[in-house]
Amino acid sequence: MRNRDADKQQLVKQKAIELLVKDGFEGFSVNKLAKACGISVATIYIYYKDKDDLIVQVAIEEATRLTNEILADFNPELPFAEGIRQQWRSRTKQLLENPMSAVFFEQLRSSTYQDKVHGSIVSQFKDAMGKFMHNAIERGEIDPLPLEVYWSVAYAPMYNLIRFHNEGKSIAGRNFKLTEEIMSQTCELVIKALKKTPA
Amino acid sequence: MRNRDADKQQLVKQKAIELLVKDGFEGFSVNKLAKACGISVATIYIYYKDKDDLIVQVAIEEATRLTNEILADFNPELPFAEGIRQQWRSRTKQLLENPMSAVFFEQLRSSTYQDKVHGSIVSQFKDAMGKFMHNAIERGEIDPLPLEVYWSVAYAPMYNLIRFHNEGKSIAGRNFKLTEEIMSQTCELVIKALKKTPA
DNA sequence: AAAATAAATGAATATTCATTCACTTAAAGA
DNA sequence: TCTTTAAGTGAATGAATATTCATTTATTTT
Repeated sequence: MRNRDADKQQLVKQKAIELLVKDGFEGFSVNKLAKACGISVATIYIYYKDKDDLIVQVAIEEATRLTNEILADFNPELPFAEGIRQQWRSRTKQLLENPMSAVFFEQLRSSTYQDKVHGSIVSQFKDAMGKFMHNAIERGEIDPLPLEVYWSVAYAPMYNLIRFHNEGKSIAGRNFKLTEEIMSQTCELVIKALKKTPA
Repeated sequence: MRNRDADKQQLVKQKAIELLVKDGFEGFSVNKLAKACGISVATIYIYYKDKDDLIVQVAIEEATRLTNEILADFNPELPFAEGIRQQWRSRTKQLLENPMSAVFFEQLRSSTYQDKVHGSIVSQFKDAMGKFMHNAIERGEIDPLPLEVYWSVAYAPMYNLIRFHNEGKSIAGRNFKLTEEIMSQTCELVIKALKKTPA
């Protein structure tokens, strides 16, 4: 017998994300990936059933890695403002430290693979999110609204800023750099948006 | 002489967007497009230099159409809250009436074609946006912040809600439908986020 | 050390791809 | 009406694509 080369498998995964980010889903091919890894195409077909399986598995593994990292220090019992601040900090840090993954998931979300990846890990995260919001409503910190509204108001701005940051050139034409200060100022804006003003 | 069949050209444009949305950029091909239109591939190469040119031109034309529609009733002199409400109303209406375009631009933004499309039309819109925000700062209605922050806080939630709406199944697993009421509630939240509270 | 076996490979395959070309067709202007 | 000319075509081209296969290689087990 002979064991699979774990390093080689890891290399394939990493290079796959690299290539997908560089050339987009439309420019990606298994042959190119093999060449980039310096291995035979046939080897990739030992690891993965086909191209779709490759992309889906790579996406799920990367999503799992990042989501677990976030869930580890997610606390749904925190007071609303504290919770939002904590999530902004950890997620922003993570995405700035993994810019390739950030772009990759951006691409994935608007590709035809989106449906195939939408699995249990993501929903696990969403459950925690839902619980956090529910607690805040129970405590009377925020008004009851659909979860989609909270999500959109509380986090969409963050992902948007990170996209601006990663794209380099953003809306105003000049170079936008996401600093700790901008991040924290914006976070306070979304808290203000959602938090009930005491009567 | 003989004139180009304008209907045929229009059909190509429309079917191109249809196919790109259905199969993604990765599943799109010129041969498929020709078949879907019921014409010869060679005809498409009369209209467009190559595949890239086709996608870029189709994207620019569609972006121009939508942006001009929005700019027509954009008034940068409006008071801040009024202006935001007006923009939310018109853009939401437009994207819900053109769900295919909404998805198309979502895909385009995170594809390798994004750079090639980033042209004068979009920047024209951004200029108007910048002017609007500048006015609001001058009048003391909002605090001075980078344009990217305003953009992210004021509009990213809207695009996010529309994505949830178009995807059908959204964050909470159930079917999310963007109503007039949810839209207007969320709009008020982002106004609250950005508007200065009088001392 | 030999046998057993899965990993890994290089070279194939059939298909799909973008693009071209020699040709036909339709209509505008003479 | 006839000539001119660009529009439109069907069938081809070669390159790239996903996937397979017969074979070799490395490593574990005996």
